[in-house]
This record gives sequence, structure tokens and C-alpha cells, in this order.
Amino acid sequence: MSDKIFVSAEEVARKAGVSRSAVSRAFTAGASIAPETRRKVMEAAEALGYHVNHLARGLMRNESGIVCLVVSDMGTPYRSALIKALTQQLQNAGKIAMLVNTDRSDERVDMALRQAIRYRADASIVLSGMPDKSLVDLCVRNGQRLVLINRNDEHQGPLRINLDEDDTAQSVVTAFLRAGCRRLAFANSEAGTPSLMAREVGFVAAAREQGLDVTVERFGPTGYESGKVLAQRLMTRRERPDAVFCVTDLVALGFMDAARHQFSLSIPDDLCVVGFDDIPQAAWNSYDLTTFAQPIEEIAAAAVAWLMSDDVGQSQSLRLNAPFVWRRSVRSA
Amino acid sequence: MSDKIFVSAEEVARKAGVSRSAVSRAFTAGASIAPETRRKVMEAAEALGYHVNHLARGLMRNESGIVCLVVSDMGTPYRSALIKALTQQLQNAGKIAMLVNTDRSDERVDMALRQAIRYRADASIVLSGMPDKSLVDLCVRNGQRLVLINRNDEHQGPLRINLDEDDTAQSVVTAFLRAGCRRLAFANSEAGTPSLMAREVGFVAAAREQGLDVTVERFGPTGYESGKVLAQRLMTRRERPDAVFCVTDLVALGFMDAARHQFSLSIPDDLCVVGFDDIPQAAWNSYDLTTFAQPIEEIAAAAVAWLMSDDVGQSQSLRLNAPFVWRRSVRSA
DNA sequence: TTGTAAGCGTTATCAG
DNA sequence: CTGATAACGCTTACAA
Repeated sequence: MSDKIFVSAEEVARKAGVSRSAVSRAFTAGASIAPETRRKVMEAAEALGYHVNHLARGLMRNESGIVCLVVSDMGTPYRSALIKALTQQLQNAGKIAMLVNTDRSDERVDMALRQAIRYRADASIVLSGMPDKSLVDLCVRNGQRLVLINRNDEHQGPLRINLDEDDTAQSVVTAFLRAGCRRLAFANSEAGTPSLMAREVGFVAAAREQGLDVTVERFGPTGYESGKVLAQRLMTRRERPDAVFCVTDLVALGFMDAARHQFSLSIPDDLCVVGFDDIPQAAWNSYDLTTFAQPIEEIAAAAVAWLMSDDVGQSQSLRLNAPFVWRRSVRSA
Repeated sequence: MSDKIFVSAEEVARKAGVSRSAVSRAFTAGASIAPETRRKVMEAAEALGYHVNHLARGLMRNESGIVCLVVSDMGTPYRSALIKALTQQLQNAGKIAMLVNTDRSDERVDMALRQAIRYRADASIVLSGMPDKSLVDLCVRNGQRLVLINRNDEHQGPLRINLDEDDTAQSVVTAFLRAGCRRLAFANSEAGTPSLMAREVGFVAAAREQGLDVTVERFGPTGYESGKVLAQRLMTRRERPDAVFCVTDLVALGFMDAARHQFSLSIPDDLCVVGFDDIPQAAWNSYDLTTFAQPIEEIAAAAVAWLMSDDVGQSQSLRLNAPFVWRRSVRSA
């Protein structure tokens, strides 16, 4: 199938009239080599089209330079934005991203981690799903770094990056109350991941503190279509909600579209809506959605910084803020 | 920075009481090994947490299993959908995707291809930008396969996948005429890539055949915000267009939002809009955009099939269809 | 600063 | 079917 014929350091050495190790040194940052020798090597390398074999280098150095990104739903705005930020920052740090798609079953996350191990990835970053504990242990035991983004769990060893959502529920409730809303609802998916469920629980609790009940509805995957269905369900209730907190922006946008086009509701006059993520579409004129901004660049920066750092770094947990973004989907006064 | 300590085949061999090569065979599909021996090996491997080192395997087999994806604007709906399809299909074919972000300068595409060569990727798939001819040659010379998606150019060696857009311009003009539109416009970005420019040229030509002039406007990058600016420019003209073909869906959605919210126009009553790509957002209720569907799965399938195929495959060019998707942004009668 | 030589973890070859 | 042995292309002591 493939018969690649790459030029090796040996050939470069011959052409440049130096030893094999001189070639190696020429391509190693901070190696002790005479400028003149390096020039000769580089010249020969350029002429022959030589490129260091990172497979071999990784084998020797015990450091592949590869970082494995484990992701599902990568077509989604939030996920793709995060992938973009991560690949960019990894490249800036001299690493290269390997991308594993884990759509379908959760078992795939384990497969992904296995791939990472096979390629001796320096680290893995898990954006979706939860790897089996035994595999996490295996990674850690093998000295492979592991970053878990938004999977609030109790694994030992890896870096866990989560959002600090202590205040979000409070903010939303306050916003809704100020807007004069009293019939609150929460639109959730059936994904049931910890971070999503925490959002629901927090909102219900915060509302109760103000003496308000929340109508909770859950349906399907976490996306636009589910938002529409959730609107159909919530908006046909006897006590129609006048404010809804949607578990993500995508759900919120679907909700808004159904509310407007199927129920002829006006937003924010008849219904206030808040989402979560601040995907680009949330800012589009048709929606102008009030939401919380995922600190994407900070997440990526934190992940990369940690996996580049020298210290052993025991199990560590990081909490980042998701700032409230005020737009027009909630009445202001 | 990293001191990974993975278990090697040697250790497994010792534990299983067999030779190193037996272990290798146990993990090689179709190798001649006794079932009992394989069982012993697998058992020991499982117990020790052994995983074949693909760096070493790639070195020996001269086939890394890596396919390099070269992409810019990966946060965009179309791009991320294509990445998703490609990673999925590559995995199904037993390959793994390496992702290189080439945002910023075009020179980065060359850097990306260099990375692919360094990791001895079995193939590279370029979704954005144009690599330098010398690098393409280098890849080809080294026996690395190369797929260029939507970069209609004249390189030798690689597989080129393009859309067959011969009929699209015609379809759009016909649709606009049927809707009773006479003042046509084309909203383009300033990216100036061949495929985008071909869209413009084709549309202008098709309109002229019907005796109609097209007002062409170009602005900024190819995205939502540019669409808004383009609307501002086109809709303030003396002869206000009553139909616009936007170079991509993202541009079209921005255009629609500006037309509606800044010029209070009704779509499709005052203005007909057609886009290109059929990103998920085009189907959202707020837009319901008539557009052409990128055959994403077919593109991915074609790319993967070609790079898995055995035949030497001389320079080859593939043209896929982008079906017209009728929605409500164009008056039907 | 340079070259020599050993070794990284595999797989392919070739006897047995 | 199995086990030794020689690659694969590179880095890194070590000695010169």
C-alpha cells in the first residue's frame, strides 16, 4: 500500500562529508556543533529533501511530541472552537495534535486512550465522555499526562479543568426576577453528563431559595433540534413558562426558534431565554442570546501549560470562570 | 518533562515464557501463531498493560498509520463537519488523524506538510490553503499520498476533489427568474480562493446569458460578519437588489440578518437569498436558507478510499455534486 | 567540536 | 509454528 522512500540522516551525512551524529546534532536545538558544520549539514539536507523522522526521534527520546485530543460531537460550534484553540496552542508549544473521534458509544473513549498509548502520546486531552478508571490509571502509570475538560469526576492523577458555576444559577434567577418573570423553566437534554446536570440542579436550588418552583423538562441529545422539542413541551403546559434557562446555547437557539415560529411568541417580551457556552451563533442578530461565555482560550492555555510543565503535578483541579454575557433575550428592566 | 515508562514486548515475552517475536506475531493480524501461544501472550500483555508501540512499528513497517489533516478556520461549521467525517472514516479504515491548524499565513500550509513528512504520515489531506509546489513534489517524491479538497489547481500527483459547479450558477439564476427577481447581486468575500471566485464568475456569466447584469460586492473574510457588511453595501445602492447569491451559507446568514434587522426587509418577499454549503444553521427556522449541500460524507469517503487503495494512482481529479436544497429564502412561484 | 558505538521497541527474514 | 538475528532511523554517552 505504501512504499515511502525518505532520505535518511546517513545519506545527508555522506553528502555533507560529516558523521551521522553531526547531522543529528544539526537538527537538535542547543546541541554543540560548529556553525560551519551545521551549515554544511543544512545545505545537504535541503538539497536532498531531508526531514527528521519523528517516529525514530520519539522512540529514542521517549517523547513523541504528540498530544491526543479525544472528542465527540466535533461538528458542534463549541467543540470545534475548543479544538481550534487547542491545536493552535499545542502547535505554539511545539506539540502536534492527534484527533480521535468518539462519536457513538462511550466505550470508544477507551479505544481513543488506547490509541494515545500506542502512539506514545505525551498527553491526552479528553473533551467528551468518561474514560474507564482502569485506563486512566494505565495512562498515569505510564507517565502519560491526562487532562479532563469539563468532566467533573474524582479521578486521581490527571488535571481536571471545570467551570466555576457556583454563581451562574444565581445570576440567571436574579436576571429573570428583575425581568419580572415568575414561571421559570429549565430545558435540559437527556445526556445526563455531570456538568449538564449540575446546571439543572443549581438552577432549581437557586430558584427555590427565592421561593420559586422550576419546571424541568429533558429531551434527547444536547442540540438545536432538542431545543425545539423542549419548547413544544414546555410551551403547551397549562402554566406556560415566561422564562427558560437552557442547558446550552444550541438548545436555547432551537427553543427560541420554536417559541417564535410555532407559538408566535416574542422574545424577550413574552419569554426570556438564557443559554450557556456563547457560541458564535448566540451573537447573531436573529437570536442575540444572553448566555455564559466558555473561556475557551483560557481552557486551552491551562491545559497546554500544565502538560508542558516540569513539575510532577499531582492530581490537580482547576476552576475557570464563565462570564455572564448580557444580550437581548432577557428583558433588561 | 516526560519520563514515560511503558512496558515492552520483551517483558511480555518473559512473562508469557515465549520469544519476543511470538509477542510481535500475537499482535500482527494474520501472522502464523498457535492459538494457545497467542492466548498466553495476550494474557501476559493484559496483565502487564502492554500496548504495541506504533512509533517503533511505523519505523519498521514504513507505514505510520497517521494521516495529516491540514485545516484553517476549523471552528467554522462546514470545516468542522468535514473534519468530523474525515476522522470518523479514517478511524474506520484503521488510520488515525493528525490535525494541523493553519490559521494565519499561507506559509503555514507548508509548515503543516513538513510536520506530516516528519511524522511519516501515510497521507496528507489539505482542506485549506495551497501548499507550495515544491512541497507537493516532495510529498509525492517521498511516496506520501496527498489529497487536495476544493483547491482547484494544477498540481501533479495528488488526488484533487472538487465540486462540480457547472450547473449551480444556472440553477440559481433560474430560481431567481422564476421568483420574478431581476436585480441580481453576488455577495463575495475577499478571500479570493479559486473555488469561491469560480462561483462568482459562473453566476455572472449565467446571468448575462439571460440578459441580466449582476452587482458584485466583495468584502473581508468568508463569514457571518462579512455578510452583514455586504448587505449594508448592497442594500443601500440606488438600484436595490431583489435577489442575492452569497458565496457561502455563513455569508448568506449574515446577509439575511442585516437585511431583516437593519433594513426591515422581508425574506423572501422583498429579497431572495441563496447560499452555499448547507451548514446546519441554514436549516434553522430563523433562516430556512435555500442552498447547495456540500457532499461531506462523499468527500471524506472518496479521500479515504483513494488513500487506502493499492494502485499507484496517477494524478487524479474527482468532481462531486452539490445538490440544490430548496428552502424558504427564495419565493417559489 | 567531532566521530564511534550502543540502544530505543518493533518487525521481517530465515533457519529450525 | 517458533526463536534468533538483523534491520529501521534516530539520539546520546563516551572517547578522541
